[in-house]
Amino acid sequence: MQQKKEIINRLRSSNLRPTKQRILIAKKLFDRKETFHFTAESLNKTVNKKMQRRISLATIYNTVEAFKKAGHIREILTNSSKSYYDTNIKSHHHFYDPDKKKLTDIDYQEVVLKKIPNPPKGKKIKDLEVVISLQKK
Amino acid sequence: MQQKKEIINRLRSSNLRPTKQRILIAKKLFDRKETFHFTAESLNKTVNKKMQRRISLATIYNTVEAFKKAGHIREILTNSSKSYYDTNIKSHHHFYDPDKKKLTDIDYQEVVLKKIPNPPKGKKIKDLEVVISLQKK
DNA sequence: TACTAGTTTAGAATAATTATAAACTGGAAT
DNA sequence: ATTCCAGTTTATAATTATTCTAAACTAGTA
Repeated sequence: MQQKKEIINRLRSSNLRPTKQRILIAKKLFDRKETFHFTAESLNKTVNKKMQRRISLATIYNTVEAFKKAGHIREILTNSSKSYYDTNIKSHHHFYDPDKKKLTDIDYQEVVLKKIPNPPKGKKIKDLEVVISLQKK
Repeated sequence: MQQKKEIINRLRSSNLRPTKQRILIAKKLFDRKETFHFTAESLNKTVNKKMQRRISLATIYNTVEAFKKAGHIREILTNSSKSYYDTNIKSHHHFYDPDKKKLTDIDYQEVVLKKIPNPPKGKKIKDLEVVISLQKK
Protein backbone atom coordinates (compact mmCIF):
# COMPACT_ATOMS: atom_id res chain seq x y z
CA MET A 1 0.00 0.00 0.00
CA GLN A 2 1.35 3.35 -1.05
CA GLN A 3 1.62 5.69 1.87
CA LYS A 4 -0.32 8.91 1.94
CA LYS A 5 2.97 10.74 2.29
CA GLU A 6 4.28 9.30 -0.94
CA ILE A 7 1.16 10.43 -2.75
CA ILE A 8 1.40 13.89 -1.23
CA ASN A 9 5.03 14.11 -2.28
CA ARG A 10 4.19 13.01 -5.77
CA LEU A 11 1.56 15.73 -5.98
CA ARG A 12 3.80 18.41 -4.50
CA SER A 13 6.67 17.51 -6.77
CA SER A 14 4.50 18.33 -9.76
CA ASN A 15 3.17 21.52 -8.27
CA LEU A 16 -0.24 20.15 -7.47
CA ARG A 17 -1.56 21.21 -4.12
CA PRO A 18 -2.44 18.00 -2.27
CA THR A 19 -6.13 18.48 -1.72
CA LYS A 20 -8.45 15.85 -0.27
CA GLN A 21 -9.88 15.17 -3.70
CA ARG A 22 -6.57 14.80 -5.48
CA ILE A 23 -5.21 12.52 -2.79
CA LEU A 24 -8.27 10.31 -2.97
CA ILE A 25 -8.16 10.11 -6.77
CA ALA A 26 -4.42 9.50 -6.77
CA LYS A 27 -4.91 6.62 -4.34
CA LYS A 28 -7.50 5.02 -6.58
CA LEU A 29 -5.25 5.40 -9.59
CA PHE A 30 -1.80 4.60 -8.29
CA ASP A 31 -2.24 2.44 -5.23
CA ARG A 32 -2.62 -0.82 -7.14
CA LYS A 33 -0.41 -3.49 -8.61
CA GLU A 34 -1.73 -3.65 -12.15
CA THR A 35 -1.84 -0.65 -14.43
CA PHE A 36 -5.28 0.78 -14.86
CA HIS A 37 -7.27 1.91 -17.90
CA PHE A 38 -10.06 4.38 -17.37
CA THR A 39 -12.22 7.16 -18.74
CA ALA A 40 -13.41 10.24 -16.86
CA GLU A 41 -16.78 8.59 -16.52
CA SER A 42 -15.50 5.27 -15.18
CA LEU A 43 -13.15 7.01 -12.76
CA ASN A 44 -16.05 9.09 -11.52
CA LYS A 45 -18.00 5.92 -10.76
CA THR A 46 -15.06 4.21 -9.09
CA VAL A 47 -14.23 7.19 -6.92
CA ASN A 48 -17.78 7.96 -5.87
CA LYS A 49 -18.88 4.44 -5.08
CA LYS A 50 -20.10 4.24 -1.46
CA MET A 51 -18.75 7.62 -0.50
CA GLN A 52 -20.20 9.95 2.05
CA ARG A 53 -19.02 13.13 0.34
CA ARG A 54 -18.77 12.92 -3.42
CA ILE A 55 -16.20 14.42 -5.71
CA SER A 56 -17.78 16.42 -8.48
CA LEU A 57 -17.43 15.35 -12.08
CA ALA A 58 -15.75 18.68 -12.87
CA THR A 59 -13.04 17.85 -10.37
CA ILE A 60 -12.57 14.43 -11.95
CA TYR A 61 -11.98 16.14 -15.29
CA ASN A 62 -9.73 18.79 -13.77
CA THR A 63 -7.67 16.23 -11.92
CA VAL A 64 -7.32 13.89 -14.87
CA GLU A 65 -6.13 16.81 -16.97
CA ALA A 66 -3.71 17.91 -14.25
CA PHE A 67 -2.32 14.39 -13.81
CA LYS A 68 -1.94 14.04 -17.54
CA LYS A 69 -0.06 17.35 -17.82
CA ALA A 70 2.16 16.30 -14.94
CA GLY A 71 2.90 13.00 -16.69
CA HIS A 72 1.37 10.74 -14.04
CA ILE A 73 -1.05 9.25 -16.55
CA ARG A 74 -1.13 9.17 -20.32
CA GLU A 75 -3.91 9.35 -22.83
CA ILE A 76 -4.35 6.34 -25.06
CA LEU A 77 -5.06 6.43 -28.79
CA THR A 78 -8.44 5.01 -29.76
CA ASN A 79 -11.20 6.01 -32.08
CA SER A 80 -13.77 5.93 -29.36
CA SER A 81 -15.61 9.15 -28.61
CA LYS A 82 -14.37 9.06 -25.03
CA SER A 83 -10.84 9.73 -23.85
CA TYR A 84 -9.08 6.74 -22.38
CA TYR A 85 -6.24 7.05 -19.90
CA ASP A 86 -3.64 4.68 -18.60
CA THR A 87 -1.67 4.74 -15.35
CA ASN A 88 1.14 2.96 -17.15
CA ILE A 89 3.21 5.85 -18.43
CA LYS A 90 6.03 3.73 -19.77
CA SER A 91 6.02 3.34 -23.52
CA HIS A 92 3.86 0.36 -24.32
CA HIS A 93 1.18 -0.77 -26.69
CA HIS A 94 -2.42 -1.89 -26.80
CA PHE A 95 -4.93 -4.27 -28.18
CA TYR A 96 -8.23 -2.53 -28.82
CA ASP A 97 -11.43 -4.51 -29.07
CA PRO A 98 -14.00 -2.25 -30.74
CA ASP A 99 -16.88 -4.60 -29.87
CA LYS A 100 -16.29 -4.47 -26.13
CA LYS A 101 -14.54 -1.09 -26.23
CA LYS A 102 -11.83 -2.68 -24.13
CA LEU A 103 -8.14 -1.95 -24.12
CA THR A 104 -5.51 -4.45 -23.05
CA ASP A 105 -1.88 -3.72 -22.47
CA ILE A 106 0.68 -5.33 -24.70
CA ASP A 107 3.95 -5.93 -22.98
CA TYR A 108 6.59 -3.62 -24.33
CA GLN A 109 8.87 -6.47 -25.36
CA GLU A 110 6.07 -8.15 -27.32
CA VAL A 111 6.40 -5.53 -30.04
CA VAL A 112 9.74 -5.03 -31.70
CA LEU A 113 10.27 -2.38 -34.31
CA LYS A 114 13.04 -2.86 -36.79
CA LYS A 115 12.75 0.46 -38.54
CA ILE A 116 11.02 3.76 -37.84
CA PRO A 117 11.01 6.93 -39.92
CA ASN A 118 12.84 10.15 -39.12
CA PRO A 119 10.55 12.83 -37.74
CA PRO A 120 9.89 15.94 -39.87
CA LYS A 121 12.31 18.86 -39.50
CA GLY A 122 12.10 20.77 -36.22
CA LYS A 123 10.21 17.95 -34.55
CA LYS A 124 11.22 15.08 -32.38
CA ILE A 125 9.40 11.93 -31.44
CA LYS A 126 7.43 12.32 -28.26
CA ASP A 127 5.85 8.93 -28.26
CA LEU A 128 5.37 5.88 -30.40
CA GLU A 129 2.32 3.77 -29.92
CA VAL A 130 1.16 0.62 -31.62
CA VAL A 131 -2.53 -0.17 -31.50
CA ILE A 132 -3.70 -3.54 -32.71
CA SER A 133 -7.43 -3.54 -33.38
CA LEU A 134 -9.14 -6.87 -32.99
CA GLN A 135 -12.16 -8.56 -34.46
CA LYS A 136 -13.93 -11.87 -33.99
CA LYS A 137 -12.26 -14.81 -35.64
CA MET B 1 -9.88 12.53 -63.33
CA GLN B 2 -12.03 9.70 -62.11
CA GLN B 3 -15.10 9.30 -64.28
CA LYS B 4 -18.53 9.71 -62.80
CA LYS B 5 -19.30 6.16 -63.94
CA GLU B 6 -16.43 4.76 -61.93
CA ILE B 7 -17.71 6.50 -58.84
CA ILE B 8 -21.23 5.28 -59.46
CA ASN B 9 -19.96 1.75 -59.88
CA ARG B 10 -17.96 1.99 -56.71
CA LEU B 11 -21.07 3.09 -54.83
CA ARG B 12 -23.28 0.45 -56.39
CA SER B 13 -20.79 -2.31 -55.71
CA SER B 14 -21.07 -1.56 -52.01
CA ASN B 15 -24.85 -1.32 -52.06
CA LEU B 16 -24.96 2.43 -51.76
CA ARG B 17 -27.52 4.07 -54.00
CA PRO B 18 -25.62 6.65 -56.04
CA THR B 19 -27.37 9.81 -54.99
CA LYS B 20 -26.30 13.31 -56.01
CA GLN B 21 -24.89 13.90 -52.56
CA ARG B 22 -22.88 10.69 -52.34
CA ILE B 23 -21.46 11.18 -55.82
CA LEU B 24 -20.37 14.69 -54.99
CA ILE B 25 -18.79 13.67 -51.70
CA ALA B 26 -17.10 10.66 -53.31
CA LYS B 27 -15.60 12.93 -55.97
CA LYS B 28 -14.17 15.25 -53.34
CA LEU B 29 -12.72 12.32 -51.46
CA PHE B 30 -11.45 9.99 -54.14
CA ASP B 31 -10.78 12.11 -57.21
CA ARG B 32 -7.35 13.24 -56.11
CA LYS B 33 -3.79 12.02 -56.34
CA GLU B 34 -2.76 12.28 -52.73
CA THR B 35 -4.59 10.53 -49.93
CA PHE B 36 -6.74 12.80 -47.89
CA HIS B 37 -7.22 13.27 -44.15
CA PHE B 38 -10.43 14.81 -42.93
CA THR B 39 -13.03 15.19 -40.21
CA ALA B 40 -16.79 15.46 -40.70
CA GLU B 41 -16.50 19.16 -40.08
CA SER B 42 -13.68 19.78 -42.56
CA LEU B 43 -15.38 17.67 -45.20
CA ASN B 44 -18.55 19.67 -44.69
CA LYS B 45 -16.62 22.89 -45.35
CA THR B 46 -14.85 21.48 -48.40
CA VAL B 47 -18.01 20.12 -49.94
CA ASN B 48 -20.15 23.16 -49.31
CA LYS B 49 -17.67 25.79 -50.41
CA LYS B 50 -19.20 27.93 -53.18
CA MET B 51 -22.12 25.62 -53.77
CA GLN B 52 -25.54 26.61 -54.92
CA ARG B 53 -27.35 23.79 -53.09
CA ARG B 54 -25.73 22.65 -49.93
CA ILE B 55 -25.42 19.18 -48.51
CA SER B 56 -26.63 18.97 -44.95
CA LEU B 57 -24.26 18.13 -42.15
CA ALA B 58 -26.39 15.09 -41.28
CA THR B 59 -25.76 13.74 -44.77
CA ILE B 60 -22.04 14.32 -44.37
CA TYR B 61 -22.12 12.22 -41.21
CA ASN B 62 -24.33 9.56 -42.81
CA THR B 63 -22.12 9.33 -45.86
CA VAL B 64 -18.87 9.19 -43.93
CA GLU B 65 -20.31 6.38 -41.82
CA ALA B 66 -21.56 4.54 -44.92
CA PHE B 67 -18.20 4.91 -46.70
CA LYS B 68 -16.40 3.73 -43.60
CA LYS B 69 -18.61 0.65 -43.29
CA ALA B 70 -18.09 -0.09 -46.97
CA GLY B 71 -14.33 0.17 -46.48
CA HIS B 72 -13.78 3.14 -48.78
CA ILE B 73 -12.29 5.18 -45.96
CA ARG B 74 -10.85 4.29 -42.58
CA GLU B 75 -10.92 5.96 -39.24
CA ILE B 76 -7.58 7.00 -37.81
CA LEU B 77 -6.52 6.63 -34.21
CA THR B 78 -5.87 9.91 -32.42
CA ASN B 79 -6.69 11.31 -29.06
CA SER B 80 -8.42 14.29 -30.52
CA SER B 81 -12.09 14.76 -29.67
CA LYS B 82 -13.00 14.63 -33.35
CA SER B 83 -12.98 11.57 -35.59
CA TYR B 84 -10.35 11.67 -38.29
CA TYR B 85 -10.68 9.71 -41.51
CA ASP B 86 -8.27 8.78 -44.25
CA THR B 87 -8.94 7.93 -47.88
CA ASN B 88 -5.87 5.71 -47.78
CA ILE B 89 -7.30 2.38 -46.76
CA LYS B 90 -4.09 0.44 -47.18
CA SER B 91 -2.37 -0.38 -43.93
CA HIS B 92 -0.11 2.53 -43.13
CA HIS B 93 0.96 4.70 -40.26
CA HIS B 94 0.89 8.29 -39.06
CA PHE B 95 2.75 11.10 -37.49
CA TYR B 96 0.49 13.13 -35.25
CA ASP B 97 1.37 16.68 -34.32
CA PRO B 98 -0.74 17.57 -31.29
CA ASP B 99 0.13 21.27 -31.56
CA LYS B 100 -1.24 21.67 -35.08
CA LYS B 101 -3.63 18.73 -34.81
CA LYS B 102 -2.23 17.54 -38.10
CA LEU B 103 -1.76 14.02 -39.33
CA THR B 104 0.83 13.01 -41.87
CA ASP B 105 1.05 9.66 -43.59
CA ILE B 106 4.05 7.50 -42.98
CA ASP B 107 4.89 5.28 -45.89
CA TYR B 108 4.17 1.70 -45.10
CA GLN B 109 7.75 0.59 -45.78
CA GLU B 110 9.10 3.26 -43.42
CA VAL B 111 7.93 1.20 -40.46
CA VAL B 112 9.09 -2.36 -40.12
CA LEU B 113 7.91 -4.57 -37.31
CA LYS B 114 10.08 -7.43 -36.28
CA LYS B 115 7.75 -8.98 -33.74
CA ILE B 116 4.09 -8.62 -32.87
CA PRO B 117 2.08 -10.44 -30.20
CA ASN B 118 -0.50 -13.15 -30.77
CA PRO B 119 -4.05 -11.88 -30.46
CA PRO B 120 -6.16 -13.09 -27.53
CA LYS B 121 -8.15 -16.31 -28.01
CA GLY B 122 -11.12 -16.07 -30.36
CA LYS B 123 -9.85 -12.85 -31.87
CA LYS B 124 -7.86 -12.03 -34.92
CA ILE B 125 -5.99 -8.91 -35.87
CA LYS B 126 -8.12 -6.51 -37.85
CA ASP B 127 -5.61 -3.74 -38.12
CA LEU B 128 -2.27 -2.64 -36.81
CA GLU B 129 -1.52 1.02 -36.64
CA VAL B 130 1.55 2.87 -35.49
CA VAL B 131 1.12 6.46 -34.40
CA ILE B 132 4.18 8.55 -33.74
CA SER B 133 3.33 11.65 -31.75
CA LEU B 134 5.60 14.61 -32.29
CA GLN B 135 6.74 17.56 -30.26
CA LYS B 136 8.96 20.58 -30.85
CA LYS B 137 12.66 19.87 -30.77
C1' DT C 1 -46.27 7.50 -64.39
C1' DA C 2 -46.81 5.77 -60.05
C1' DC C 3 -44.86 3.60 -56.33
C1' DT C 4 -41.75 2.51 -52.56
C1' DA C 5 -37.67 1.72 -50.08
C1' DG C 6 -33.80 4.16 -49.35
C1' DT C 7 -32.00 8.77 -48.62
C1' DT C 8 -31.76 13.56 -47.29
C1' DT C 9 -32.86 17.22 -44.38
C1' DA C 10 -33.56 20.65 -40.51
C1' DG C 11 -33.75 20.60 -36.19
C1' DA C 12 -33.98 18.25 -31.65
C1' DA C 13 -31.57 15.23 -28.61
C1' DT C 14 -27.61 13.24 -26.56
C1' DA C 15 -22.89 12.56 -24.91
C1' DA C 16 -18.52 14.12 -23.61
C1' DT C 17 -16.09 17.80 -22.24
C1' DT C 18 -15.00 22.64 -21.01
C1' DA C 19 -16.19 27.16 -19.06
C1' DT C 20 -18.10 30.12 -15.37
C1' DA C 21 -18.26 32.20 -11.22
C1' DA C 22 -19.29 31.63 -6.44
C1' DA C 23 -17.82 29.09 -2.31
C1' DC C 24 -14.18 26.79 -0.13
C1' DT C 25 -9.41 25.49 1.62
C1' DG C 26 -4.24 24.64 2.12
C1' DG C 27 -0.69 26.66 3.80
C1' DA C 28 2.15 30.94 4.20
C1' DA C 29 2.36 35.22 6.79
C1' DT C 30 1.23 37.52 10.77
C1' DA D 1 -4.06 30.53 16.58
C1' DT D 2 -6.02 33.89 13.01
C1' DT D 3 -6.02 36.11 8.77
C1' DC D 4 -5.51 36.01 4.16
C1' DC D 5 -5.49 34.74 -0.65
C1' DA D 6 -4.21 32.09 -4.63
C1' DG D 7 -5.39 27.81 -5.99
C1' DT D 8 -9.12 24.50 -6.00
C1' DT D 9 -13.73 22.61 -5.97
C1' DT D 10 -18.38 22.74 -7.14
C1' DA D 11 -22.96 23.04 -9.43
C1' DT D 12 -24.49 24.46 -13.34
C1' DA D 13 -24.44 26.48 -17.93
C1' DA D 14 -22.27 26.35 -22.31
C1' DT D 15 -20.01 24.20 -25.98
C1' DT D 16 -18.67 20.65 -29.24
C1' DA D 17 -19.16 16.57 -31.81
C1' DT D 18 -22.26 13.37 -33.07
C1' DT D 19 -26.64 10.79 -33.43
C1' DC D 20 -31.62 10.65 -33.68
C1' DT D 21 -36.23 11.81 -35.56
C1' DA D 22 -39.69 12.11 -38.60
C1' DA D 23 -41.23 14.55 -42.57
C1' DA D 24 -40.02 15.48 -47.40
C1' DC D 25 -37.67 13.88 -51.29
C1' DT D 26 -35.75 10.72 -55.03
C1' DA D 27 -33.63 6.65 -57.59
C1' DG D 28 -34.96 3.15 -59.82
C1' DT D 29 -38.32 -0.57 -60.50
C1' DA D 30 -42.95 -1.95 -61.90
